[in-house]
Order: sequence, then C-alpha cells, then structure tokens
Amino acid sequence: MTLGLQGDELLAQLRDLLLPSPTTPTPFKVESGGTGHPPASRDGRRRRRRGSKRDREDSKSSYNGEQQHEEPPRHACKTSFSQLLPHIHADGLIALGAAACSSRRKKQRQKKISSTSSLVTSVPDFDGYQWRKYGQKQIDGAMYARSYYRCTRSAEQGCPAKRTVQRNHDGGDGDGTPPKYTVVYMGEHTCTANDSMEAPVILETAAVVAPVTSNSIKRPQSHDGTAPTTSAGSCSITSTSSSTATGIESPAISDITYWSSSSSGGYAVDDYCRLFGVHDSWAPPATAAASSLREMEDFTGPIRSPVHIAAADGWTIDHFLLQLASNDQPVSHFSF
DNA sequence: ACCATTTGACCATA
DNA sequence: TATGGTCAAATGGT
Repeated sequence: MTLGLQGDELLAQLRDLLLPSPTTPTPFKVESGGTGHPPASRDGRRRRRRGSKRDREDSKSSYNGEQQHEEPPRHACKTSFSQLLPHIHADGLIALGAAACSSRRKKQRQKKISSTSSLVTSVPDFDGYQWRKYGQKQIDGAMYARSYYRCTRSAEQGCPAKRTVQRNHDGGDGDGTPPKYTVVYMGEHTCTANDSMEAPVILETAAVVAPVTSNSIKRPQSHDGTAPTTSAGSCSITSTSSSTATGIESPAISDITYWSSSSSGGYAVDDYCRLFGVHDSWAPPATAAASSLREMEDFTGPIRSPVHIAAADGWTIDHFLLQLASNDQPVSHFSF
C-alpha cells in the first residue's frame, strides 16, 4: 500500500486526530457500573414474533432488504443503556425522560445530539470504531432502511457515540459502482480504547470488487453480498460540528470533501481520503438535512473513517494502518 | 449454548 | 398524528 508519502508525518497527524477524541476528557463521568439491573419487565413489550425473515412487507416499518452491516461483538449490550444515559451529559447528548430503570416504558431516550457529521462512503463499516447495531428502520421516503449503531463501548464506558448508516439511492445498482452509504455520526467518542482490537484504528481497506473477506474490525458474519463493507473505497464527508476544532489542515482535500459546521464536535472522517487517495463524490442525501455544506478547508477532529487503498488483483486487503496512537508504535500493518 | 442479527413494539418529538 | 429513534425478544448461525 502506500502510505509512503510523508509517512511518519501523516501518521503523526492521524494520531493526533484520532486520539483526542476517544481519550478526550469529558465533562461528565460515566459510570460503567450499574449495568446489572434486573430485566425488569422483560416482556413489557414484545408480544408476537414476526416470521423469521420478514413477514410484513406492508408494514410501514423496517427491513428493506438492504443495509446489513456487520455488527461488532456486543459487549454489555444487553445491559440497558438507559442506565447509563442519565449520567451522560456530553456535549452531544441530552438526556430526556426520567429515570429509566424498571420498566421499559420508562426507557430513557436521548436526543438532540448536537455534534453530528455525515459522510458518504461505500464502506461504512470500517471507520476505526466498533459499532453495535441496535436498530434498523425504514425511513419515510428513503429507498433503503437506516441502520442505527452505537459504540460498543457505550455500555462499558458510556460512550455516547452513535451513527446511522443508510444506503443512498444511487450507486451500487448494478452499474458497477459500489453502493454508497450515508453515514451520520452523532456524538463524540469518549471511550478509551484499552483493548488492542478495539483501539481506534485507521483502517485501510483495499478493495476491488470482490466480495471481500475483509476482516478488519468486524465480524464477517453479515458480510454477504449486501454488506457494503468492501468495495472500492471512497468517501466524502459532511459534518455539522465545530467544537474541538484543533484539527490539522488538509489542504488537499477540498475537492472531495465537504462539510458543514454548525454545532460542536467534529469528525474528520476525511483526511484519510486525502491521505490515501480515496475519492468519492459527495452525494447529498436527498433528505439529508445537512445544512450548509461548504468545502472543507480546515479540517478538524479525529479521523474516523476507513482508509481504502486500491488493491491490485482484485483482492481486498485490510490494513490496520494505525493503532492506538498512544504507543509510539506508529503503524501496524496487517494484511489479510 | 452462545452470540450476533433481525425486526416489531414502544416512545419522544415534530 | 406521523415519523424517527430505541429497545429487546426471538431467531439463526457458529
């Protein structure tokens, strides 16, 4: 692959981008404890079980046959996040509702995440973080269902980071172009990567066609044909944020990156595009309320996207370009 | 048996 | 009321 250019320097930058966020001290303290709440009224909700695959197409909701992304191993998933949320007051989250402990009826919800950013990519899965899917929904007017993910560490560390992935209308429709997905990130990662594997990494995915067995951060399980994970990489990003604007300048990205800023927190999901020559065209999601988009000039925030480098021979190669920056081990490459 | 995924139900907000 | 977002039981794969 080619990280050749100012390798060390770029890595250093990447590291700077990566680290701040995950390890950024947060104004709040999340307690990872309290997860072991009893499954209160466990059946407070589910009544009937739909057919295994899908037995209701007429239903207004869900499953549209697309969007199956991987799902990282769930950690303390079943431990209700609601338990944690009340303690979270990160810039992005506003806890709504009241205590949510016993009944699901009182489940807590948070909304209004001020820090959001979106990006369009053909490989939404590899963004260096591990996500756990917690829902999928057919959005009104959208051709494909939207998948909801949250950081796998949300339970353990109360990381408020979330993201939604939705396939765009265009692309991937047999015309040879890989499907594009609009990934919207919400909230900042406050989790600290302790485990080697879950450390924020920049992933380099060299994919050329072929349904790859890329095995970067996630499990191969849902990587069947529908899995968007691999394919020629490309991306562009839009972001509505601004808080930690201490980014580095990436003079060369403007032509492929757009972002809008309006709130706080930022995802610089993009540098890697520049760094590794990933290209993509920004396809403004039809309904994307992405406000004012403007060319990205000063780039800020941590890198959260995958790095895709064209691989020869049609093989997909995933590399972990960067591992936790905390150690001075600049780069680790793994080829699969 | 365990674990990840699916997906209808539930809930909050617009 | 409509829609989006979240929960968690059930399913299916390993």
